[in-house]
Amino acid sequence: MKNQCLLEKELFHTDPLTAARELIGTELLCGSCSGIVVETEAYAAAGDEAAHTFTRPSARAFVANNDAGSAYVYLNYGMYWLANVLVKSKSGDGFVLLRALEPRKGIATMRRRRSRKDLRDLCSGPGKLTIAMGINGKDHGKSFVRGHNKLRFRTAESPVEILTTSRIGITKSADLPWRFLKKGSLFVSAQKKGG
DNA sequence: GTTTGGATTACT
DNA sequence: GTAATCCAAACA
Repeated sequence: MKNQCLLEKELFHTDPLTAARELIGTELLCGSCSGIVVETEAYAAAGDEAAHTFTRPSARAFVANNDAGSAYVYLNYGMYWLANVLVKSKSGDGFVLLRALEPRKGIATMRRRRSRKDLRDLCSGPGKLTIAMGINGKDHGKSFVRGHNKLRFRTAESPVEILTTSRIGITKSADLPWRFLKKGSLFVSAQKKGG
């Protein structure tokens, strides 16, 4: 079983696919709130037409100028903050998009922020979970692994069964099986659940 | 300066 | 089905 040291020092120094898969089942801690990661997607910095790095010089600069484990947070559709973790390795750099969480701690706070009471509707989407956890543009560039940031990951308590599907909500490179889900989770995003 | 296209969500 | 709402990038 992995320990916290392994998680922090090695997880984000792998390729995006490995990191996205390994994050399933970990606990994302954000201030007083937390949730189990049940859905992620991998985006590759090279050769992935769906990744920001493919079209945005600013995203390529972010990869060059930040350490593995940094948060890449951006505003999508002018309304929703989406949170990624930067990964860097010899076998490729990229991002892991955090798409859904199973709420654990700070549920009352999440309900207030989301104006929703159903546990399944607090963090079941990339835009929803940032609202519930209080993540926004001010967190862009912060580290998930360094210092005393509000953002941390805790190693999974027990092994998790994982499903793999194609990524959703994109049009380019949409056929790649780069989306990962915790098998049987009721807390994944509402779009096609896969598996 | 203007146009375009989104890694989404909530509501009808 | 579709409105909401803003930014980076591309174009003029």
